[in-house]
Amino acid sequence: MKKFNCFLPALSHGFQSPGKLSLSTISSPDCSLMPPVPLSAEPIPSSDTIDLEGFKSRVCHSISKQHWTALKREIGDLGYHKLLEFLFQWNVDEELLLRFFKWSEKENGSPHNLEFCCRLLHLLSNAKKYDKIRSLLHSMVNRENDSSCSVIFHALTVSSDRPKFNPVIADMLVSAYAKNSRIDMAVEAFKRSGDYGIRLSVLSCNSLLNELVKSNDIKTLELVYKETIRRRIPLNHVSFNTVIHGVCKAGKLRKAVDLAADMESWGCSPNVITYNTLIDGHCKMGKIGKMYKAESLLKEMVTNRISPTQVTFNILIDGYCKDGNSLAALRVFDEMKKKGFSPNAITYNSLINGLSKEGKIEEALDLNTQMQGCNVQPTIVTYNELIYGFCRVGKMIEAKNVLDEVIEKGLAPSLVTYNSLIDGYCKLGKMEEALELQAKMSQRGLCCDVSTYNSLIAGFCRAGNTKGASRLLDEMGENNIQADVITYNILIGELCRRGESRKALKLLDEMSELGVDPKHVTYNILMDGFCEEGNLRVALSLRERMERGGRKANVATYNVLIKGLCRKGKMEEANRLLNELLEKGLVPNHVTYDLVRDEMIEKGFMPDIEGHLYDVVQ
DNA sequence: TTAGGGTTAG
Repeated sequence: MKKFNCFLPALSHGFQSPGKLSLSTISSPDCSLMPPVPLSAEPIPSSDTIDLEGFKSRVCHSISKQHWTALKREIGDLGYHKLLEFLFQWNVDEELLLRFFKWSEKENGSPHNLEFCCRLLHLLSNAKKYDKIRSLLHSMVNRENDSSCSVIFHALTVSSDRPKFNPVIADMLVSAYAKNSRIDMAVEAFKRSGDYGIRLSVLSCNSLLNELVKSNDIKTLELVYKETIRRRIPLNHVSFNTVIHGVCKAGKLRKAVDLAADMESWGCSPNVITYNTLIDGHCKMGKIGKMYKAESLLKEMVTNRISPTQVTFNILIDGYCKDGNSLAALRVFDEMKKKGFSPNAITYNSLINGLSKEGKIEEALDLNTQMQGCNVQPTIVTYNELIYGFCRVGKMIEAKNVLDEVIEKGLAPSLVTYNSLIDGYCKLGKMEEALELQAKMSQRGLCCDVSTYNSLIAGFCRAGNTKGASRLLDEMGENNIQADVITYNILIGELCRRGESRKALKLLDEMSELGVDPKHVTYNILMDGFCEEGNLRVALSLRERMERGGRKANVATYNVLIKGLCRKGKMEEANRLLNELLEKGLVPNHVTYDLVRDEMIEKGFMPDIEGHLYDVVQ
């Protein structure tokens, strides 16, 4: 077993046995049973009249009956720490000890030292009181100044009377950290368990894997997964499905599919959750032809005799809606009903959202009526989507009426409810109404988030009200709300529009300093700003900077640069970029076509390209 | 212990 020679501050006191206490002590009549008792402590009697058995009995009785006032009288000046030492030495029942342990921590206002925690954990594990261990570890891992894992593992080792402590404690420690979202510590406990040769259960590994997925730490997820395989921990469906989910979230779809195939060799065939996860991964993270791939996964699961469920259909419906294809979503919706699955609130919400995004508010309202007719109650999400739908088409009165309906029905409007409405007003330049709603949401106890501020700042920028935008930026700072990439995109865009691209570039540097990751659009807006100013050199250098940061130029990047080059009359270079776009397998969009038509052809330049783009131009 | 729904920029 690996031993650690590190400094152990938490163990630097209190490891001495009661017999070695620095406080003046007297010996009890029977040293093996009785603790040493301080001479001066009241109400412990003096040595000649002492009744230690009586003291022990009164103390234990008070704890078991929870007579805390009486117990306090018994303890006197002895102190909780000393009494705890005696309780350990008296070999009292572990539940009694735990009860005093918890009460005295509360009374003291500070936790007991790590040695006591570990000794108690050993007692509880010997008695197989696993729920109690779980609860004790839960409070241990939620402490502000808790010890590092190496200190805890060392303490567990030295406080145990056996060569190896019960591995269940380490297993539950990993789980406790994971379930309390202390991911770094959970990973550390996972590693230490390996160092100590402790075989963890699949349950605690799954907790850890799941928390890593939730926190989007896919790199660590993959490391932990590989390690579980190396340690031959018998992973189950939940483990594989969780890892596949994480890998999908990171956009590594091919890897996710490979993992699903690898499951077989571990005795786990992909199940309905595996397929649903893969389909959802493709819907959310796939690129061109993603819905085709999602459908082919559906076919594959049916071929493998795994029946799709309501969730499978919901995933597909939402996928088509997010892809801007509500028609296909409605086709799946019909298919789902034909196969005997009842749509639920999630089904309807996905469809209502998809229709709203496409500006089809009337159809969205019809579906809302339909869902209520089918006894599916609309949720706050449904109402938020209807509000969003009305806002999309500028129908603010109707949107506001939905909010009133929500309140009338006794439902609680959410942050998203207000954010959607505020954004609706901002987009129409109705800043007073937007600010009024911001005040109303605060009155309801809802705090603005970064989205609220982004909508408002963008609104003020559109209205040319720099002061208003600046005031909100200050308010964000005062409320400790961190600007995100969208905030920066808005500000960079505004500076570029004002012809202040240099200042905008400084914001890009600020983002890097603050750890806010710029996206494609951030660079594209900036490049556009420099192109508009005729500074192609900086625009092209930004493309290089973007690619160095791991983001390859997308169609929008090419469009911005081609436009800039055309404006400068650099038609040969523009044409070269156009060809490069096609060579890279990128699909030109309507902006590209417009550019070709308006900028290139009008300037008497016939693009020298092959394929469909040329055909379209013709 | 694993899978599905809502707002902000362009």
